[in-house]
Order: sequence, then structure tokens, then C-alpha cells
Amino acid sequence: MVRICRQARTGHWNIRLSQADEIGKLVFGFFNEVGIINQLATRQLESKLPGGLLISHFGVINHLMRLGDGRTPLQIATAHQVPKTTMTHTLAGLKKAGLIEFAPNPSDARSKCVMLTEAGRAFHAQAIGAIVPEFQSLLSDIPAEEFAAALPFLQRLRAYMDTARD
Amino acid sequence: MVRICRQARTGHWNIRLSQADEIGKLVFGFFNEVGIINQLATRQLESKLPGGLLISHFGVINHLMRLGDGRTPLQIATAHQVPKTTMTHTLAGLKKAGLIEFAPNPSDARSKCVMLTEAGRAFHAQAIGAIVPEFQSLLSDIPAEEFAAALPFLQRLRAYMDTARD
DNA sequence: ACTATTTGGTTCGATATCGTATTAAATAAA
DNA sequence: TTTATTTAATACGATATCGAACCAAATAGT
Repeated sequence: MVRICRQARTGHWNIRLSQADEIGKLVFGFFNEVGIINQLATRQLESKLPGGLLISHFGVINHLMRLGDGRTPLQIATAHQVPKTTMTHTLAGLKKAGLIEFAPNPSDARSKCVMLTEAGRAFHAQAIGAIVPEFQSLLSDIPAEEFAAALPFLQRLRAYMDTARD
Repeated sequence: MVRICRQARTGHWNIRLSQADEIGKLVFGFFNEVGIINQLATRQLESKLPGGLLISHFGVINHLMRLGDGRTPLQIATAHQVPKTTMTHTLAGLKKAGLIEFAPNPSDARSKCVMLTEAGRAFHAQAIGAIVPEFQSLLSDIPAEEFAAALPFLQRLRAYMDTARD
């Protein structure tokens, strides 16, 4: 697909413009699809979340359920690739909703540990319960194998982009 | 991967819970990667955009460049899967930045046609010029073929999710 | 023709996101 | 030890997103 060709007159090696254009369209189209799928999935999920909470909230709760609570705000922020100031705000919302509590961080007085409350765990169960039927309906039309096949590339791409940002 | 099994006692066909759980994790992981890739790509692109404009702005300009201007706000909003009220706001920003103009819609007095200005086209060229090097660096680590291989599934998934939302 | 409903767009208010600047604790340097 | 730098978190302000309510034009129903 990537064709390098040599300009006869100058002797320089270049990507032919039309080819580069094609590739640009390809990568661009890829990220475009990713963006729209994300948009659609976000809306779909958010419409099922109890109590008018948003993906940002669910994301944090889900993170704490999967990896265990007691993490610091900064850890959660970097895991979700959002600025820490955004996480401060999201956590404030979760606290107000009674889904998390803060505990002092024994190893650093500046920091905190984010703890799930019982209501937080219940919220997670409820949200998962609401989402599972959506997944089942999705999987009845698009087989799980295809998701499994697509996943490794996304993981690799994510890992690359993650390290490449400076 | 999807294993349907029959309960000997009742005779009912069911997805075994552990399997369903695995599948949930799979689909969930998929959308999670999509979300983070989108996040990273957005940040990356946004940091390169001239004039402090955002993806939402670039998205509209790019849309008009690709498909031709003269589209209505609502058409653009649905194409981008955002509420029309969001598009009103985005278009106001673009107008204030001098990148678009509004023309009356000859076939509907309530509506408008969104037209690109010269500055709008220049902005697009400049943005593309800033993005292309990013793509090239990306493609030097992840070959274009892999993007090409991943794209069809994403397109199919998007199309499905698009029609399935009600 | 006349009313009812739908549709394109904006306004408004509530909340989210994020960059900049700030505070306080931790760590490094002297 | 004292000072300088880094680091965790927050405060604040500017802008984005989005739902509800609204208006006016278009279309449907009668």
C-alpha cells in the first residue's frame, strides 16, 4: 500500500502524493469511525445509567470495581487520560451522589484514597445490569469473534499512542 | 467463543454465565479502547489546530470540505451525531472565527446553508498540513495495512449502531 | 381554507471539560 | 538544615455539551 518512488529528475525518494493522500484518508477515516462509535456508545450507555450520571462517573466506579478501590485521584485521572482538574470535578460529583468516600493517604499527606461506598457498588451492579441486555442485542447481530479479532490492534494502537504523546 | 449450552434438567438453552461474563468483558474492553484512543487522538489533533479551535470546529470544516458546503446545520449535526443545539453553538463559533458564512436556504425559509469562507478553506489546509506529519510518524510504527484491515469492522459496527439507536 | 402536527433552528440553564494559577506536602540540592 | 524543585490536589474562569422550552415555517389532516 505504501509505495515509495524515486523522482527521476532529482533522484529524491518520495511518497507519491496520490498515495499519501489515500493513506491520509485511510487513517483519517479510521479515527473518524472511532470517534463516531465512541459517540454512539457513550450516548447509548449514558441513557441507561441510573440517576442521570455520566460516563465519566461510571468510568471511575467501574475502574475502582475492576482494579480495587483505594487509588488516588491522580492515578485514576491518568488511567482515564483526563486532566487531574477534570477528575477533581468528577470525584466531587461522585462524592455528592454518595458513591465514593475519601480516605487519607497513609503514605502521602497531600493525597487521598478514593473508596467505594455500598451505594457505589450497588450503582455499579445496577449499571452493569442495564448494559448487559444492550450488549446481548449487539452480539446477536455482530458476533463476539469479530470484537475479539478487532481488539488486539486497538490495544496495540492505544499503547503506542499512549507512549508517543509528549 | 460464544458457547450455548443446554441445561440437562430443564432443557432450556442458555449462555453459561461465565461465558457471558467473558463476552461482557470483551465488548466492554473493546469500547473502552475505542474511548481511550478517541481521547488520545482528540488531544493530539487539538494540540495541532491553529487558533485554539477544537475538534468540533475542525470536524465541521472537514465535513464541508469533503462533501461540499451548502449543507444545513441539522444535516451536519446528524452526520456528527451531536444534538442540533450543540451544532448551533459550534457554528456560532466558526462564524465568529470567520471560517463560515450563512446563506438563506432557497427551499426552506426556516433553514440555512452553511458556506465555507476563504479563511475556512485556508484553515482546513493549514490543519491538514499540521496533521499529516503526525500521521506519517504514526504510520512509521504501525503500518497502513493494519488500519486498512481494522477499518471495515469499525464501519460495519458504526452502521449497525447508527441504525439500532431508537 | 383552517387547524394540528411536525420540523429547523435558537435561547436558556445546568453541568462538563480543561488550562492557568495556587497551596501545601514531599523530595532534592546546597 | 535550609532552600529549591517537584508533585497532589484544588480554585477559578472560559468554553463546550446537551436537554427543555420555545418560535416560526412547513406539512398533514379535516
